[in-house]
Amino acid sequence: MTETVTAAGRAAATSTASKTAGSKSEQAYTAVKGRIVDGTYSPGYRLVLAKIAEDLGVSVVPVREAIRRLEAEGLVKFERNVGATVSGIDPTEYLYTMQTLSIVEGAATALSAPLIGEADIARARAVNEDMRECLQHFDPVRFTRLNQDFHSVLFEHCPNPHILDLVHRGWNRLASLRSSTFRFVPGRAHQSVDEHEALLRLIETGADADTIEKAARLHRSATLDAYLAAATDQQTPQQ
Amino acid sequence: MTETVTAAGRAAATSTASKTAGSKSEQAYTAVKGRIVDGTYSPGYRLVLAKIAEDLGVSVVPVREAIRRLEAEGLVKFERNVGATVSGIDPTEYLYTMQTLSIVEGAATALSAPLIGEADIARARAVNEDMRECLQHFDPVRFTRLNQDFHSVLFEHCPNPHILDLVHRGWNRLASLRSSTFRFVPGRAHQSVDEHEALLRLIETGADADTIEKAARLHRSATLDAYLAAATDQQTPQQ
DNA sequence: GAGTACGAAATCGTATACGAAACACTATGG
DNA sequence: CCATAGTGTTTCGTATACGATTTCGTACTC
Repeated sequence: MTETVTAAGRAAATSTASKTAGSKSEQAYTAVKGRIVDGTYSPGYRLVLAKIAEDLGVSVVPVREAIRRLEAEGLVKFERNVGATVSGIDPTEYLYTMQTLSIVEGAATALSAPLIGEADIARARAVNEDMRECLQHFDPVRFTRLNQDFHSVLFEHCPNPHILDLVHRGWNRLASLRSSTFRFVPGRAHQSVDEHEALLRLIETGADADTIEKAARLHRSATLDAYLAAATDQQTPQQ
Repeated sequence: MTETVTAAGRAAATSTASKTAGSKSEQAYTAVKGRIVDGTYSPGYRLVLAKIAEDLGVSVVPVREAIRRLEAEGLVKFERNVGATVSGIDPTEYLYTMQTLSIVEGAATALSAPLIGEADIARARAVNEDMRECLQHFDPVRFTRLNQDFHSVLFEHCPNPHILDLVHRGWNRLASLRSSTFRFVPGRAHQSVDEHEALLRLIETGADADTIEKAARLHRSATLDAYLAAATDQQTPQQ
């Protein structure tokens, strides 16, 4: 049972958690964000203020606020007098997101490394073994979730909250895209699990920050490359 | 006259420019952001919604929206039922900001490098020479502005808009902090100009991305170190 | 039949208003 | 003289209302 990570990992979805909890504005923010991330509102979805307001039992003002925040995070696109939509999914966008994430996540992992203890390593390794098992039963959904848990362990100790925040935003954005664009590439998945193990070894042995950063970044780049290759094979459907 | 860069560089303050121009919400956003960046509202400044609304001749609703967006960008801190303040200035915060900026700017510069032409190099070099001159007349204000212009040339061609956006946000955040915490360290300034030249050489000679990224990152780290050293000498005044 | 013009419906944008929470100040008791 | 409770003021939070803008459908013309 390595599921323990799950809750903790995803709970800290955005470290910029304002002390606004409880307000309707905050409630709207959380709700809409959640629906975007979990795919209920998929890219291109039209976010009609009045409709969301009614859904949540609040008025439009707090909903507008929430959407403005989500816009600043890149999850939503806003157009004057037209409305808000969940932001786009084209391959280019995916590439940009992955590239950005590879950079900030690599840095976060490198900064975290010295603070990662044996317990964390054990936890991460257990998650990774679960992932390996997922490959047997072909369970991409669980695999993806575990993958996030694994990486959470790696960067959750990052002492720089700004970087951590960027990583979380990247993951959220990725999650919002994934629902419609992600393709599970079995070959890549196997490789990914191996790379995880290699990363853990590097951290265990106290490799220097540069090495860890580069490894973490390459790990993600490889995923991107696999995606691009797969996307070329089977043409990306336009929404 | 190398001032040409100035306007263009700073104009693209945030590439996430929503197509909302003209709305009062947008107006409020721009106005408040501008005042934070230029130091009119310095860190800790209490942003009273009604007051700002009156100032700008609008009602509070669009102002709230604007402030929410600024919060998501990290320029403002919001607390439920208490209000918004321009976000903090403590040395730790400065460190985090610089560190984050060093990472994203380093990446942006490396990604831009292959797209930087001779004309750009010439422009940047001219700016850098102006900076050198500023050291003669001791003009830190102009020096700082030129410094931004110089770096703008380096990363403005970055093909990844997300990374570019993060860089701009970092600079904005830094600008908002600088007004109250920045200390001009002459020794460091000289070194900085030399590092700029070295960076240009690297780009000119087509050095590989890793080398450029590392150099750009170190350039900023050195500035941070100089700041920290200076801050230790002369105790940082608390606001 | 295609294109344009007009009008109605939907949706956005912002002002105003009022209730709720936090803060500052004063008065009272120890 | 200090601590604390109570009151008043400030400021925030959200609902409601209405004007502005866009969009879509229909009818009319070429």
